[in-house]
Amino acid sequence: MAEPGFACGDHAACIRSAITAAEAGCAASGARLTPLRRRVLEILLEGHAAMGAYDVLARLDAEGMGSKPPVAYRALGFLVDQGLAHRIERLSAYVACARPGAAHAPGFLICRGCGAVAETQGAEGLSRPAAEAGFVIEQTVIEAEGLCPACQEREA
Amino acid sequence: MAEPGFACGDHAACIRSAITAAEAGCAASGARLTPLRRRVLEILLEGHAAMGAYDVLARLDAEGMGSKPPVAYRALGFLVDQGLAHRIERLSAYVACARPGAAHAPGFLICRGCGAVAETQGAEGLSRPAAEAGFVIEQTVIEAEGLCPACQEREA
DNA sequence: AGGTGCTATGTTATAACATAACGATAGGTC
DNA sequence: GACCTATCGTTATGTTATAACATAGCACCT
Repeated sequence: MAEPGFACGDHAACIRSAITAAEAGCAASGARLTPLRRRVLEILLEGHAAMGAYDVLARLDAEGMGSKPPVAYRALGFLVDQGLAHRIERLSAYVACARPGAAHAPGFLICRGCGAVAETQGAEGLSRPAAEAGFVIEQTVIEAEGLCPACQEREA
Repeated sequence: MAEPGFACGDHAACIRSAITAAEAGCAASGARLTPLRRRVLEILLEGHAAMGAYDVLARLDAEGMGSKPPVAYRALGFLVDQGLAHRIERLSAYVACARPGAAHAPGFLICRGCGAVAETQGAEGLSRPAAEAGFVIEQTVIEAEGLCPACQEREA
């Protein structure tokens, strides 16, 4: 998962570094990256795309690690809570975080052509209207749907 | 539905003006604001909150205007297409537009205390990262969850 | 060893959200 | 009237998500 674009130089390396960062982060915070949770993170990283909870579950089931929805939802919830993955509301799907460890309110660029999702630095555009309304922001959902460069060519 | 805050001065007046604006907009674009569609818009306006499709459907059913999911989803889809309502992804719900007629890429402030949803001017924060990635934005989802002023007091 | 408390996982069942597909009906145009 | 198209009604099903309860494993204490 590269940033802020749609390309990833070395996928295997990007997975290894993400897992390493996740282990470090969980060790630091006392959270437990169990085999199941770790495997779900790997599945997201291997998929290199936004995956639905039931897609993840199908992978787990094929590997004998769980077959019922709560198994996938709980592991995904853990990863999201730890900032190791993000939920893409627009797609009802999940992606591995591109910057594990860094505090961030990320935004996402979702290509409707190929389904790729790129993580960007979070937009601050809501800060001003929220302040004017006296609203205290706790979480943000910042997503844009459109076409990535490759799919723009493909359409033209 | 006031803006950008959470208060609405005169609710009945705000409904009337929204319906009037919707009629004008549809007349201008050639879209047909049928009794069903109009009633769904009124339901959203009366609710003065984000409502799930099945909440809307329950209202329609009580009035004998339809009882099957597609009836509600089609009407809501029409309103969203016309810019008369917005879908709140975070809630899988719908709200009447606070600024019908104006072209906009709105953002939303969602109170987790009372469920109120305020529409704000759309954030532009995604423009720069999208441009850097060569990404063409077609639609945006800009939502923040947190606490409105009233619910902040209630928590304190 | 046995008891207690905690976290994580397994399982059942169901809730909640959404759409494909097809037929029926209503309004407009020629 | 004949035709066309948009809307609406209905059936059935697909998809996403969680409540509720049961079990397993580990840490800790006595």
